[in-house]
Amino acid sequence: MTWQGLTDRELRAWRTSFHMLELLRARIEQQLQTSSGLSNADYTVLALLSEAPGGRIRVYELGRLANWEKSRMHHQLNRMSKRGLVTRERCGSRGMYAVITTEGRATLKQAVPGHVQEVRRLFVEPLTAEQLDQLTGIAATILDTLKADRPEA
Amino acid sequence: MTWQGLTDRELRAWRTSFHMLELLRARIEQQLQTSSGLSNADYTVLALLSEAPGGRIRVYELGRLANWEKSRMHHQLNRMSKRGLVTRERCGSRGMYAVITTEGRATLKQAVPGHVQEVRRLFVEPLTAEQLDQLTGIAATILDTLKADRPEA
DNA sequence: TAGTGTCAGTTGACACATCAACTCGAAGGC
DNA sequence: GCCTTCGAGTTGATGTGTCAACTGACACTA
Repeated sequence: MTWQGLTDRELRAWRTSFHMLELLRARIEQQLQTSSGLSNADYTVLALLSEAPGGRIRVYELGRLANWEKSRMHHQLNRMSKRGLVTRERCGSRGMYAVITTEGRATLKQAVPGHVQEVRRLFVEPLTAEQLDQLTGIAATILDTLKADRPEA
Repeated sequence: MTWQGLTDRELRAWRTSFHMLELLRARIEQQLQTSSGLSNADYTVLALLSEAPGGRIRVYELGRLANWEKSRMHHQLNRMSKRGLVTRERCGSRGMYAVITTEGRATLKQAVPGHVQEVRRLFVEPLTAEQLDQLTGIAATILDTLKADRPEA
């Protein structure tokens, strides 16, 4: 394998970061799943809806907020509505609302403390305050690059 | 939504970092997919096999190297062997080798430059050398925490 | 030698993500 | 009025990831 174009240091930075993300994501997801039966995707949708007035958001707006493709959101809402976590409501002639149900709110409420605790334990506490700020800066920089590179993202 | 247990700064660090890594991952994957028809998973397997003597690695060892569950590796190798990128060979009575094919090598060789270029463009170049080192340290710290928390990972 | 445990590998079910193609109503121009 | 375009939403196909249950060979031992 030749790695022209990346120094060892750069390659290591990439592989370590990528691997860390994979593991961290899996671990957070696992905790959510076993403690509440929610996936990361479920949690994201419920959190966004619960913060919105009336617990309802237009589906395309929800997709924009979560940065998801519309069909991803559609499939996700399908699965969640089968489980009673959300419902859909017509909005005018062509629009749809996604609405969090009572059961959705209850499930989220039950899931939040453990989730926050896990994020704190695995992500926040191992790092110094300085590292956390550095990381925020780094993430923001790369996000800017990504959005500049393909503005619609 | 109440976020007991996380300060605004910590929450922002978490959300920004998570979002950045998700987007970056998707973008790298997209580039690989459109330029070579490979997924990140395909690429990982091909890269590992191509670096091994004889282009072959025991399946369980491959899983260990990539940090994957055995069934994930199994399904992945199934899909890849259907496409002619790898084959399997018996190893003794109970073992299996995964072996990269000529076609797998060719596909990988063709994919590497664009992939490396994309990693450089989206991940390495936006950051200063100092930031890159900081990030490597941060990722390593979190990885250590994860592995200490559940040693088999 | 039967019983037990272990480990690599396999399988099937299900959830998640992405892509392309499609519907349908609205908006704008002619 | 008619046509085109567009955007929100829907659908199906395919690939990806996880879990639990199973197989089959080996090792250990009572």
